[in-house]
Amino acid sequence: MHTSAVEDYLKAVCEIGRTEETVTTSALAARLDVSPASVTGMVKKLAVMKLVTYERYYGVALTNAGRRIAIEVIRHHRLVETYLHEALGVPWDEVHAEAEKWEHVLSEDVEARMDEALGHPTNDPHGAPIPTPTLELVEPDWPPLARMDAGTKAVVAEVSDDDPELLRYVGGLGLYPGTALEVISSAPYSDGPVTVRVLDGDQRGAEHAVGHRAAAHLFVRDVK
Amino acid sequence: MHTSAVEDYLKAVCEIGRTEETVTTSALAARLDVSPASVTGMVKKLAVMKLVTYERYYGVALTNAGRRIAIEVIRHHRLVETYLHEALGVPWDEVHAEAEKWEHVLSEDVEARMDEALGHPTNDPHGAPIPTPTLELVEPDWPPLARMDAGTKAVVAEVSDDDPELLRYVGGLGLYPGTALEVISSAPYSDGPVTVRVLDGDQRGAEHAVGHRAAAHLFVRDVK
DNA sequence: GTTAATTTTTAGTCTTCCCTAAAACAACTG
DNA sequence: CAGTTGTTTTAGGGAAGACTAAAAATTAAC
Ligand SMILES: [Mn+2]
Ligand SMILES: [Mn+2]
Ligand SMILES: [Mn+2]
Ligand SMILES: [Mn+2]
Repeated sequence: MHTSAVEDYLKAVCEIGRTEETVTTSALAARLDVSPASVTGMVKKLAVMKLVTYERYYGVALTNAGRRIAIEVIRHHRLVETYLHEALGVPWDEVHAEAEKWEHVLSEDVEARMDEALGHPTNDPHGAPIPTPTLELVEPDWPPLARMDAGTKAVVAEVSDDDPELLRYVGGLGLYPGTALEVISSAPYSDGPVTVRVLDGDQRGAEHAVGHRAAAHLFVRDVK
Repeated sequence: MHTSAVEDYLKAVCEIGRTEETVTTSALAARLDVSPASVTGMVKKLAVMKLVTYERYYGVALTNAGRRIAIEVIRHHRLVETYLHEALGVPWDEVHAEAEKWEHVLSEDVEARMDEALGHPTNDPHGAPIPTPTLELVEPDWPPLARMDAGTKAVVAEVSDDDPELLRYVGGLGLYPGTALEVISSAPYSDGPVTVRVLDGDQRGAEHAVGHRAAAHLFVRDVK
């Protein structure tokens, strides 16, 4: 088996690779809250273990073996988040921190039982897709709310899950995955707020000014 | 916070202290599957942290601070075992290994939610008492079945939880905590089997010869 | 009451994962 | 294309937790 440090590194490579072309040492250091020198050291070990390919100054990429482990950990993480939320009522801003620990200790047997108990969910409480048991994962790249024009109707697809305060804020506005909304006004190239009307859920009809930072971490899919 | 190594040591001191007068280095080494030299090193660190008192060649004892941590970990362990068994249907011979890992990562919030979801259970699937939220724990020392005389009627109180094979064997005989039985024949000072009639549960009426090792790890309370 | 066997401790290492400070390198900038 | 800036690597260490081998203390055996 692998240490949880190894699992966290591989997961981070996978997650950064979702948006960035190349995964750099400093991007990993920032995400894992670790010094760049530590990343260099660990990445060299991962390369020896054939879990990543790595060329100095050119970044890191997962091998097939490394990707399998990364997706396994992501499956654990998102399944645990979903289980904590659905079965135990843990609020959506707290599940991430707990899952960050559980993902490393969950057995395959209990993973399967959670999946079964939940009826094989496809998305976690923040809208992110849960990898299949055979470790397939497609992560669509929804545009952030911040980039939508006034007049657009859209549905919340996914919210970044690692900032509890942001999640409480967004939740307070009634903007959960699946919630429909209409963009009232938007200031695309500034850092101003995006005003939306909520069309769904407990805040149905309400109009909210969504701060820029939140709008950048809230992803939507268009509705024709 | 403490490392899981620290938590495991404190738990082991507490558990050995349940039956033994003094907790020796070698007893800890055997239970934790670690060399005696490693135990000496760790125990010195625990003494510096004021979690145990320790005198060379005379063994280890928990301080109040150390006992609190130990019982907290035991509460986590037994609550997780119960939750896995009741809520997810994990068989009673598998819950221990999983709980051994989960006990170190469970937050107080999720602990409370599991407790609530289960209706504040008092005993884990093996019959061991679950410490209260305020960390009170009384562990009665039931006599083992191996020491019961022929003719005695008794109820299964607790079964050792760390040997899956033994649990499968005992479970196959229908002997779960709460099951009533009658001792048909017993060979107290030999290592022969104890023959019992099951008075309860799915094996009601059956007669079984319980092997000596199992009878030594199966604890009962008398019934008048 | 010595000697022998057992238990415990000391001494010296190893591995894993992280750190800081300084040197090396790559990429802009004018 | 020389200088500035930012990134990455090297060099040197540290904390945890474990190990082996050998010394010391305790206990058991003649
Ligand atoms: Mn993690
Ligand atoms: Mn999530
Ligand atoms: Mn443990
Ligand atoms: Mn148990």
